[in-house]
Formats: sequence, C-alpha cells, structure tokens
Amino acid sequence: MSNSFDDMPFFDEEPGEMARKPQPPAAPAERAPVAGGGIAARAMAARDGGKRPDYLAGLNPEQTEAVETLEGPVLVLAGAGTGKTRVLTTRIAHILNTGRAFPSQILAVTFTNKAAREMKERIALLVGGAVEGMPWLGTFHSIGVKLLRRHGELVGLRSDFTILDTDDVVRLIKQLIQAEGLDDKRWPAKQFAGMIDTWKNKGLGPADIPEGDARAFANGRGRDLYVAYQARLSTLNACDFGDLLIHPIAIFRKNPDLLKEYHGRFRYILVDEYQDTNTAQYMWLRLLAQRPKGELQNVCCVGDDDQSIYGWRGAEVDNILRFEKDFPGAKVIKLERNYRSTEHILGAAAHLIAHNEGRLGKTLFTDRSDPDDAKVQVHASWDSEEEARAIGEEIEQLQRGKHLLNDMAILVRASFQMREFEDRFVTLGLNYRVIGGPRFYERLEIRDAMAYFRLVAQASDDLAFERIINTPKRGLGDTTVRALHDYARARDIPMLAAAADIIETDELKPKARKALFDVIQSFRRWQELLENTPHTELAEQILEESGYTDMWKNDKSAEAPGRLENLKELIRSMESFESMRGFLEHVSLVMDAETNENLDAVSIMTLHSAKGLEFDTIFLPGWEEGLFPHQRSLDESGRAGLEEERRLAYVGITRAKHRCHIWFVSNRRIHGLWQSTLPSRFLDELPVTHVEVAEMEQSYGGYGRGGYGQSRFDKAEPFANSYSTPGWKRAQANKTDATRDNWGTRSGHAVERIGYGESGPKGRTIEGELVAKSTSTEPSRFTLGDRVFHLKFGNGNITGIEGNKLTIEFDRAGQKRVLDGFVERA
DNA sequence: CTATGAAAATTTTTT
DNA sequence: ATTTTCATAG
Repeated sequence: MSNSFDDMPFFDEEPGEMARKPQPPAAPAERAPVAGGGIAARAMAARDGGKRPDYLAGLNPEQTEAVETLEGPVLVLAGAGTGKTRVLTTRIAHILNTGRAFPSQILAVTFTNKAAREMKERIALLVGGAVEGMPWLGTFHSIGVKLLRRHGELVGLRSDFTILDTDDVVRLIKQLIQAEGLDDKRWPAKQFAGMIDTWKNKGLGPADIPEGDARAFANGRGRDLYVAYQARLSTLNACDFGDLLIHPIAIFRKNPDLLKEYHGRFRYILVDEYQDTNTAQYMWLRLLAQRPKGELQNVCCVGDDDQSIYGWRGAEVDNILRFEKDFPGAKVIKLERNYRSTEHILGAAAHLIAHNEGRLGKTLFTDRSDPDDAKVQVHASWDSEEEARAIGEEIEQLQRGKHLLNDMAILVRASFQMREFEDRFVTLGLNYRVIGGPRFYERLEIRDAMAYFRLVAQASDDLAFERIINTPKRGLGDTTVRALHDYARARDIPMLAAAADIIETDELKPKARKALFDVIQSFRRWQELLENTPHTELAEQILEESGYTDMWKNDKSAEAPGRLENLKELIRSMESFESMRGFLEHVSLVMDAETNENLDAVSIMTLHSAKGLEFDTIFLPGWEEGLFPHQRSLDESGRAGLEEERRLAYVGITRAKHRCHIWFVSNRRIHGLWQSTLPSRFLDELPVTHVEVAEMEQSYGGYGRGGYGQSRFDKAEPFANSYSTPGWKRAQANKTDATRDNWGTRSGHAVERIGYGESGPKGRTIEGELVAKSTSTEPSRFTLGDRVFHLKFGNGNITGIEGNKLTIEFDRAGQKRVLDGFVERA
C-alpha cells in the first residue's frame, strides 16, 4: 500500500498569487513566485523606503521589542489589557511585511476559535487582506485536524475520519461498558469519558496511564476499557478531541523525517495564552519548536500566569514558568502598561491577585487617572432574583445615559446563573446575548440533522446511524438496532452496510425490513446527490424526505416551532461553506454560532469565556462562598483550586474598562432549595481605596473599612456577626418601612423582612449554620400541619417533613420545598 | 414499540 | 425546580 502523500506535492495549499520569495532562503517546496502587489512586494517597498512601517507606530518600547525580536525564542508576559493581541498580530504582520516568511510558513496557535478568528481579522487589517494564506493559524485542535487529514494514515486513520463530540463519545463508551457486561449505572460513561479526556490531555495512551487510574474504574478494568475505546474509534475511523492532540504527537515521534519537513516549514511559531497549554499541547509544541542544534528557534509564546484558569482541564502553568529552561537564551519581555482599565479597577484587581502565591509577579500600571472614575462597586442583594432585578435596573440606567448595551457584560461563575438574568431581561424587554451558553450545535434537532448529513457524507459513521435510524419513528426500535449492531460487528462492517445486507435475509420481521429498506434507499439516493447537488439544497431535501421536518411540524409541543426555526437557521449557516464536508468539519470543531453584531445587547457569559474580551461596564454577580470560589474547586484542588478561582476573579475584574460592579446575595437557590450564603472571601481581599459599597449610606460606612469580612470569618462564634454584611445592613436600614405584603415588588428591596436579625430568634437569622447541624439527627422543630411564614413565599401549612427539609403548601406560592431554617411559626 | 409517569440527577469552567 | 432517564403498562 502506498502512502498517497509521498508522491503528492507536499505543501499544496500555497496560493499561486503569492508574491516574491521570502528573503531568507525559501523552503524548497515553495512554488515559483508570481509578480504582483502582494505582501512581500509591499515589504520590499517598505524596506527600500527605509521608513518604519506605520503599524509599528504607537507601540510602547516593550511592545516594540516583542514585535521586532523575531529571531530566537521569546516569552512575552503580558498582563491583562497590555495589548497582547496587538503584539501578536503586529508581530505576524511584521514577519510578513519584512518578507521573512510566507503566510503559510507561520504557525500561530490560539486557544479558542474566537481568538483565531479575531486574530485573522486583525492581521487582515494590518497587511491588507491576504490572510487566506495563513492556513496554520488556529486552535491546537484545528491544526491537529489539518495534520491528521494529511498524515492520519500513519496512525491508522483514513483522511476522511470523523470527529466525535462529547455526546458521541459518551454514547460510545456506554455501549462499551455494557458490552463488557458492566453496570453502566455504577460506572457512568460520562465519568469515564472525562477520565479518558484527562489522560489524553496529559499525553497518556492506554499503556501509559498510572496503575491507580487504571484500577479506579470498572473494577480495575479501566485500562482495558481505554484500549477497547481506542480500538472502537479506529474501526469507526473516528477521533475524539484528545486524539487531535495525541495523534500528531505520535506521528511526529515515529516519523522524524516528517517532523523535519515541518521544521523546515514553520519558520515562525507563535502561541497565544501559553499559560493554558496542557501537557499534550506542550509536547506537541516542543516537537515542532525545538529544532536541531544550531538552528534558530523562532518561537514566541505569549501568556499571563495570573490568567491561568484552565487547570481543571489539564493546563499546566508550569509550562510558562519553564519556558526559559526549555528554550535557553529565551528573551523574556514583560508588558505591564495597561491600556484598558481605570486605576481603580486595576488597583482592585492587583490587590486581589496579590493574595496568590507562586506568581511570576507583574505590576500593572496606567497613567490614566481621572477623578471622575468610579471605584469598583460592591452591591448586596437579598436573593438571586433581586440581584438580577438590580443589575437590570443598573443597566437600564446606563442605557438612559446613552451607553450601549454592547459595551456591557455580565460575567457569571457557572452557567446556571445565567437563567435568572435571561428571565429578568425578557420581562424588561432588554436585549441580551448569551455567549457560550447552550450551544447552537448541541441542540437536539441540530444534532439530529447533523447526524443525517454525517451519515450521507460518511457511510461508516455508525454513531450517526444509531442516532437517526429511528428518528423520526420508523418502527426500528432497540431490537432491530441491536440486531443490526451485532450483525455489523460480527462482520466488521459499518451499520449502514449491515442494514443493506440484512434486508436481503429474513432475519428481521417484515415490518422492520420494509422500513429499513426505505431508509436505505433514501440514503443511497442522497449519497448520489452529494457530489452534484448544492449542499444546502441537498440538506433541505434530506430533512424533508426523511420526514424529519414533518416530525417537528406534527409535534405540538411549545418548542417545536423554535426547533424548526433552528433547522432553517442551520441550512442558512451552511451557505457560507463550499461543500457539505467543509461544513461538517467546521461544525465539529467550532461549536459556536456567530453572534449578530448589529444588535445592541448585553452580553451574558461565564468568566471563562470572557477571557480576552473587554467591556466598558462589567457586572460580576454571585460573589458568594461556595459559588465563587466554587466549592468543588476548593474540595478537589484545595489551595491550588482557590488560587485558580482567584485568578478567575482577577480575569473578571480586569475585563472592565470603566465600570465594574460586583454583587453578592444572601440567599441562592441551589438544587431547588433556598440556601443562605456568605459573601465571598474575595470581597475581603479588595482594597478599600479602590472599592466602595454601593447604596450604603454614610451611617453604615464603617463596614467598608477593609473589614466587612474579617469579623465574619475570624470570630469564634460565627452566628454573632453573620450579618455584618452590606445585605444585612441594608435590610436593617429598610426594616422600618417594610411590611409583609410589599416584599419583592418594589425596586429591589426584597430584603426587608429579615429585619430582626439580631433580636429575633436565632433559628431564622443564621439558616446556614442551622442547616448544617440539623441534617444530622436532630428532629425538626416543626410538625405536620404547622402554620408557618416564609420570607419569600408568605404563609403556608406544612404538609411534609424530611429531616430539615419541609414541604409546605403556601397560600400564594403553592407547594414548595424549603429548609426549615427559612420559616418561622406564623 | 410507544406512551406515561415516577425516580434520579443536575450545577464549573471548554476544544 | 427542572430536566433527563428509567420502568412499567398498554
């Protein structure tokens, strides 16, 4: 068997219009230059003129150094808002403009597709188009795909392999677990998928995983399962996300000659967000970047140890700390001049992050100092609903002040927090945009449609087959699918082929046989159309003829119209792709749909997806212990986890240019139960000089003196000062004008009723502590039928008691389950 | 094989 | 609390 790429022009995507040869000797495979007004020609002009190109103007000395130090390894430590992206893009523009390399000879790696897209756009602005010629700008994963499409055969993949997403992977693993005769409840497929992902992020194959890990799952059969999983992927001609990193590493290791060709290929390597590289990515990068002795290592990594927030995904901050060791003679450049935020915002962020140990230590500074700049504001609300309401009001106020919604963002710790804002904004009629929420391509109907497309484009995609063979219902249930599955596995053929075979036999009941026959006929027809029919047309035809659109048209549930709308949107989004295959590839890697920039809307997103962005006004809700810092982070990673959470807080604050509002609430609903919460310890770590407590009247000013938290945490008796917090103080301030009937209805002071925190019975004030205690053995202080009052729901009767959880039939709110600490006898 | 209702899980963050 | 998964009956 001959490897087809041996006799293929190796680097075939070189654009023919590319201008002159780059001055340092070009790679042998480059095509002959063609005259024209391309980048290199402009570069020649720039050089001949002897003038500094204007894209270098306006850079500060450090930035200039980072851009102009093109030879040898460079590490740029770029604090938040110091022009990191600008340095990267200008550096690339400079490389191109001085004719040092063709666009295709630059490897530029980013972390997200969004970052890659943005970088492409910005480079295009700098050099004037021609970024088409930068095929190697993308995420680690997308570049991994590119490599595998060329050289996948070296690890047993055909070039048309499919990329499985998390959902596919979990379903596949579930099958494997069941096939092993294991209980898939005791050993959840999802968990094992996570383990495999973790291993792959560390660059570990089945043979390399630690014994302990191998034993931890499925009665010690973890390793076997991993082997079986890889084998299954191989028969499916498929890859998971981790493989996109692992396979290229294996290929380069096993084929030094090939690696050498790529060394010649990539004259310049740039890596964004270096602090977030995991071990596999690091290995991958080292293979490409570490050249044989004597050769220059033109690698430039940009990062910020204070913004490392992906430790949970296997990112190793150590990579950035180790850079100088890995690349001796590396030049380290620190960017510390911040161009984004006011000094208050910067001051608050800096003071907070200073609580972390083990930093490289940068000090951001700005010389902007405007007495009008607002300090970072800390707000308190009674519960998360009021929080949403209050933030909504703040936003509307800004809007009245002619601020664009596009310049505001709400950054949450966990995505479940988004919902309340959405609800609120819908009622307000306030435009919002959720970024990175439930992804478009992850929706049921989209995934179904995609499965059809995948199966047409790739007949061996068994996962797609199983997904849609009985959607819409065709009378092909579990029994039939199981039979097909066994048949296919026994003969080692794809299920679609097995289906074609099996209808020739009498193994199936006539009914199923007929149904299957029809489906196969349809797929045969679509497959024939694949090459010659415009792909959007084909897509519509598939959804129509398969009965999939009809299925939703006949569905009278509330979401059906939306789903049909999404399907239309899907077809529309296919238009910008050349072919069905191109589209499928895009979707498997880029799970996010483009946002509509024309709409003025508030952005709602997680702190993680906010990295790299900036907004005029930032809202940071949910600064409470347990949520932020997240309990799980603390439990699983202890101090390291806390520090990562703190970095997350740092990232959040530094997204703000002018205004930063931090919120915390006293009560939050978790798993459907209202729990009382304590303000985040991060609030105590903010400096008094740059932070003020919003809406706190002078009379309560004392609390802001660097210590609204200290008492809370340091007192031996936590009850005493549980409410020496703004929320509580505000509650006090409001208690006089509060009545039972107006709670929740007015401008956000739903707090009133907690008024008698100090004098009232302890049982109510410190719910949190009581909950913790009474979960053990103490009998409830209530009995069935008791008449009780709840701050939020009003009066009601107890209809059920389970430990400290009460089921109460409220007069107004209906039946709810609440913790007994939240109610009092009426 | 499907429809119904009950039980269980969900909630960290992403390519 | 809501959503998803599972079990049972039709």
